Amino acid sequence: MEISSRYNPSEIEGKWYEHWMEKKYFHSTPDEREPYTIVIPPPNVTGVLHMGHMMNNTIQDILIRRARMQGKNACWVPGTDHASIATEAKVVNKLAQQGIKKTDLSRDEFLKHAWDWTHEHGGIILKQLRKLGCSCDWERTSFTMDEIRSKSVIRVFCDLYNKGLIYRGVRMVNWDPKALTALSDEEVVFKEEHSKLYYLRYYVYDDDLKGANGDENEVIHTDSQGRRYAVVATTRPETIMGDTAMCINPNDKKNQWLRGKKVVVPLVGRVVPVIEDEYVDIEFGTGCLKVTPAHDVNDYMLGEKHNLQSINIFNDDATISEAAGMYVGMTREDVRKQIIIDLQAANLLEKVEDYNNKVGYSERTNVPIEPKLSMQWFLKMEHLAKIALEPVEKGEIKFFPPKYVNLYRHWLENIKDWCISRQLWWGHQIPAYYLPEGGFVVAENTEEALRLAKEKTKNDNLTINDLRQDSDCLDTWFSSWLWPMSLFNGILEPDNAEFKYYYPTNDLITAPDIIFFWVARMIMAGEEYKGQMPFRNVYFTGIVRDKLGRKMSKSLGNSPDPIELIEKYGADGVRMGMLLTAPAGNDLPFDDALCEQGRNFCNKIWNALRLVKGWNVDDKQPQPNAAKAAVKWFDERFNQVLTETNDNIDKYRLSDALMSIYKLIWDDFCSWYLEMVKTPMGQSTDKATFDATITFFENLMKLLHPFMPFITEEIWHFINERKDGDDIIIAQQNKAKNVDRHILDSFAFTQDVINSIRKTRAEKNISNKEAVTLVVVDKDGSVSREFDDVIKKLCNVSEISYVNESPKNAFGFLVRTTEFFIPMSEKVDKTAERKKLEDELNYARNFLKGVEAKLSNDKFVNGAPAAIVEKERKKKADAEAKIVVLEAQLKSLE
RNA sequence: GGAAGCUUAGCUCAGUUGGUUUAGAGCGCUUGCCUUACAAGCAAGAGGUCACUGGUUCGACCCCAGUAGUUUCCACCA
Repeated sequence: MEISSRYNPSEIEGKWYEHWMEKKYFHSTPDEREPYTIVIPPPNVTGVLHMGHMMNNTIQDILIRRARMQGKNACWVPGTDHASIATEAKVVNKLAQQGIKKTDLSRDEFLKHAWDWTHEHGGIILKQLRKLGCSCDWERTSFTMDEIRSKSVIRVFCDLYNKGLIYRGVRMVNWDPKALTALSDEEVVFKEEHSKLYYLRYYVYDDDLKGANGDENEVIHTDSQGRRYAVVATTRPETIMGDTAMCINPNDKKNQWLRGKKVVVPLVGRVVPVIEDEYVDIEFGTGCLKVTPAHDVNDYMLGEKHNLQSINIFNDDATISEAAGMYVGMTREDVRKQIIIDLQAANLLEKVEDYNNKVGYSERTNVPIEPKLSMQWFLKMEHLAKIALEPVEKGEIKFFPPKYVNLYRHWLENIKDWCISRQLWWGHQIPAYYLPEGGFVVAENTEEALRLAKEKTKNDNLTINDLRQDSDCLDTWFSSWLWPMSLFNGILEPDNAEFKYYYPTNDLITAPDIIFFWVARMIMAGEEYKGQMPFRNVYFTGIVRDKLGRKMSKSLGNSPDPIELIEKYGADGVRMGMLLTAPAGNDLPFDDALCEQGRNFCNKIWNALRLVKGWNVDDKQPQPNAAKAAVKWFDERFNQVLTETNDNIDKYRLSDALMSIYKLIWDDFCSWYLEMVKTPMGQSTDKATFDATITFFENLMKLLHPFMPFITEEIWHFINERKDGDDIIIAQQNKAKNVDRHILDSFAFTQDVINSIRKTRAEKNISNKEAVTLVVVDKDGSVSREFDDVIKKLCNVSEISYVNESPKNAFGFLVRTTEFFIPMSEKVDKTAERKKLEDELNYARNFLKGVEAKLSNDKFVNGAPAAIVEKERKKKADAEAKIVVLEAQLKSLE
């Protein structure tokens, strides 16, 4: 059968994935083997695969497949996250397109739409992962809102409440006016903005003109009519309707005259007191601060301290409320524009300056956050932070790269209570039930709630209809933090066999931007509920960027579609491209060209297969010396790289591991080994060489399989007869043996010789078709002849002779201290030869000078370790020997 | 405003307790090859003041201090 010279992944990948599924190779159940467990970072249920996922899941699959091939019971649990804000926003959008407003729907009606949406779009992302080759145990696919996970969340909420760690209270929170919900601090991203600083006039009320006592430090503004006013600098003039004080620093000399006065809020006309607090920065603006307790975190604190009134001028959607008394119904953006015009008209705007400041935006909806006072549920973090810090500090959990330990510690040591309630419907509804006469109970279900309610109210006539469940739901991360436990039902049934077997999991692969959202909180939950860390190692991937270093984003349109990439380059090619881009834990500059390299590699392997499959095997034919030597060498070389690769993967240096294998296959196997053993067209191959080659090929494919699963499985089956169930995915990796350095070194010498011959051919324009002879100067017979046949074969050398004297009229080269010559029929250009030798000689002499300087230094000889000194002596001897040879050669050219 | 990391070839990065490194890889580049597995290929080659300055040491890409550039994280300065 003719095999195409191009590897065609699309014909092959689907076939093998189905085969693996049929054989249930991905499925795991507890047994006597050592478990190896990974839980997937659950992607948004309605999301689609992006490059970050590709990166992340490729790494997980490599680790899982490798563990499987090491005889471990590998279990990779997939699933999705309900992503409350993101999904609810999508559903609201979709309904809006159909002309349906969320507010017109009941909670149940809305949830039905949300579930429909989830069923329609949910799981697309998991299907895409199959295209990438991910060997997840799909039978275990879970969802953060399925029954077990939901019940786990509710149980944990009740438990933490009963422990006194969850409380309810009115606090200043981050309000998302688009999603209409509170957010945690972590969900707010600050962006630098070019904005303006507006200087507003606050006239002194009922001015008695006292205080202008002539202190030259004081700065007193007066208008054309002699009325005195203070100037306040603000970036948010639209909030003046909420002003309930003006604040100065008591130590501020320039504003002393304002002490004890009252001022009039511009346009609004409200008379507010001037309060004093050292919080105010004397140097900023004019040293006068407008205080809006309802709309600024710091002002809120001032308000608490000085007992100020708090006026909420915004509706939940950040339009102006009735309470503001003016501009009612306008958006905050429009009000800002309008109020500037009005202030100017009223001559209340002193000046405007350009100003850069940072504004908090909602991570999800990307609208500016409005600080808002509201009733929310909070989780106390002090205790949880403490128990989460320990295992990382002690190294029970290791971070790769370790620099993230600092970041982690800093966050935990400065942690604030976690706002866990969200004013959303899509999520886990908070299991708090309000009583008719006030107060509430917290319970896992309505029956229990009713029981507690009766107990609390001492009213036996209460019914379930008298109780009203809190309408808020929980932050998405309040379910994700249980993920490694809840996946094995470890919250509801902590003693179950699966949980005991699979937990703690081994490796967590995730992006560093969710170290606080997710990683830290999983550790808290694991320690709190199992008394044990959820995973042993955390591998932080970098953020995938484009080749210009920009973050990949929808708006830039610089993110390639992963599925298109797979179609173009094959899943294996893309996986390799991903890994080539992922050197450390830093940013990952992605480039299509890397996938191309992956594809080319597949093609290279494919063509090696074509070569071997094309061989005619003759049982009776003896093994040629060149092939025998090649087999001996490659066996060692494989062993060496196997050891290297294992070491690299153990250190999570996956790119390095893949690169070693890449070079082993391309350079060592294809360019050297196969070239050494392949027979000329029409000749057959001996059995011993053929068998060895097949075994090498199999071993290489096994080593590569975790990285490139599809092509390796295909070749595994192409290269040998396979019984049912003899699949590479479950084949066991070779065990590393001790490396025989001698043969590797000896072959390295041979490679130098071969390279030198090729170089000479290239330089002297000697065609490969033209056979040459090789003369080796070997006075004491110490030069190894082990690979002579290899040299003859690879360089078209017809004969190698060993002599005592350098031949005349020949091109010479030196490998270590051995002289080689290629005799020529025509005249050799002596000047050019001499020049080459002189360059080499200069280099060797300089080198020797350096070594001698070292060795003549007593402090070095006495101070350095004996082994190091010995090495230097050896270098010296080698250099001297080389110089002798070079000088002799130069002489012979005279 | 604080903290951490990074700076090595045209690009992306290795360099693992300071001495086999007058520094390595992949890609790219240059030159020669349609050599019967592969032009998505073969062979050869060029390319670096290891950011800068100083210090420690017999010896520094590696340790220390400072400078510059850069990235990230944290932080309530209106």
